[in-house]
Amino acid sequence: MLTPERHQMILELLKEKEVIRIQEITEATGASESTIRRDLSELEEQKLLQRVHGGASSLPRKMEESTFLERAMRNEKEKTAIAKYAAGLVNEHDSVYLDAGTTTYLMIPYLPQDNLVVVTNGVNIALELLKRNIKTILLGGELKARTWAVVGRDAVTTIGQYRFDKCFLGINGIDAEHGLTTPDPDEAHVKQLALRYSDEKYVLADSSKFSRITFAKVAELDGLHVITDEGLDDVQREAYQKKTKLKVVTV
Amino acid sequence: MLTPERHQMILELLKEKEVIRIQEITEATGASESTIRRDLSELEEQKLLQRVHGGASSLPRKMEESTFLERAMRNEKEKTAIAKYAAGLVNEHDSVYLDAGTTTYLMIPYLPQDNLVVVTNGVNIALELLKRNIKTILLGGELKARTWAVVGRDAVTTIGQYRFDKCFLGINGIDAEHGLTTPDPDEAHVKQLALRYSDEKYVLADSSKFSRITFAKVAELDGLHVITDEGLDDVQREAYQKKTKLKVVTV
DNA sequence: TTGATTTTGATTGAATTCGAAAAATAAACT
DNA sequence: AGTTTATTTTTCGAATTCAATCAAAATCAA
Repeated sequence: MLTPERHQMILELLKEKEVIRIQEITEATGASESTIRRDLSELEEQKLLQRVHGGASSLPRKMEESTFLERAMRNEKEKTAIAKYAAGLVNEHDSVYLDAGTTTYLMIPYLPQDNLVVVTNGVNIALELLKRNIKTILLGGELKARTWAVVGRDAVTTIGQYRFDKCFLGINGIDAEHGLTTPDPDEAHVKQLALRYSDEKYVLADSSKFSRITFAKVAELDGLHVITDEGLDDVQREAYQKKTKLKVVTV
Repeated sequence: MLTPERHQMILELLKEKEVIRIQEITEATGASESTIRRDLSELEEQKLLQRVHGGASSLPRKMEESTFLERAMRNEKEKTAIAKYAAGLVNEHDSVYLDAGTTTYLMIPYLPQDNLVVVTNGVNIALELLKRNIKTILLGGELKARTWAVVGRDAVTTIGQYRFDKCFLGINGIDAEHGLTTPDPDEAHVKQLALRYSDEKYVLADSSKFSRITFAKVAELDGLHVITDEGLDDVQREAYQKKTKLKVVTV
């Protein structure tokens, strides 16, 4: 294993764990303790991490991505598993709607690259798609500071111009009785239209979202594919399976 | 196998692997270790890769801002001066259109914060406005990779929903006879509409843009305010002053 | 063809990286 | 405080990798 590979791996580990001890790195890389210590010194020199007694910790990140990636961190393992599965459902020549949100954001690395058109209302999602050279159409409208989502009259008008093979929605609350709910009525409206104009409708919801109800109703559960992780108990699982096509992915 | 073939092959391998060891290259090319070392030295010289102990690694390309800030760097002093002056023209309670582009991007820090609505087709501009908590409306449409600008049918539809007190356009070419021109016809179309729907029309063009003509025509010069720097000679200055309201800012 | 130039592959001593052990330092405990 | 344990730094030899050199092969110019 070459030095830059090790460095990369160490930084990857730090992204997930915030702090890491030397032993974990030696096990992951197969290199000796001495080598890892040297690596850590170099990386600290380059200001890419902070050494601490027993290992290293990641530097306090600056404003930039924090709003986004921080939220993505909650249940990241589960969300990544869900996102990976969802992205696997996308084929070449599909036209796809990707809702603004963290779980849908995580789908991007796993999407097929060619002959794909993606429509989205998430600005960060659009930029990430662009990096992968995927044809991207962004909805118009007012930009929400908290979510970097485009909503409002223009978004509604623009989305009406398209029809989708598949849409993928993140959601704040999913409940057997009250269906899908989200805190912002404007965002709810856009989600509704995405569902209406889409052939196959997928909802990505890690298990923490279940039996939660928020302000604005998006849709009933009928006819939806819901992708979630293993955190649901059997009773819940059965209840939702009656209403939707539930897919449980393993982390 | 000829030298350029080998070089090409090495770069191809690096695209896929991020890092590569010498042995892998010798196996793939059939050339000797010495030859590969010479190749790597040359390629490093040309800044096409980074040598590391045991092999080579691809250069850390900084996707993020590079496209933008790099271009912003050209004539940065002049552009900033122009942007600062232009931003001073914006009052509270205005509704403003900010065209995608580097000079308009530089206006953002100097805009008034309150009771302002900004419409833009530049994704990076929208994000920057958001950081300043300025109410932002983003046009919809297809996203251009090079400029991070939204263009196309949806952009045209969306912009038609608004009327502006002032619009600020960046431009690639400005010429006394051929007017404003820009390389991309789609972007030209959006600029045309911004001008049509705007009361006061401002064009931001540092002096390098003068007497330059590119592919797609945007508009004639009549009725435009042009803001530029001191780099214009007296003859040019007089010529343009006949056609437009020319404002020269000092750096 | 001949001689000059360039490219290539092998060899060698120097430099580097790595792992392990020893010495030094810091934390934890009695 | 004094002892023990854990962690870090330093040191050193072995293994690998590197740069330089040189001769053979291929290419080029007349």
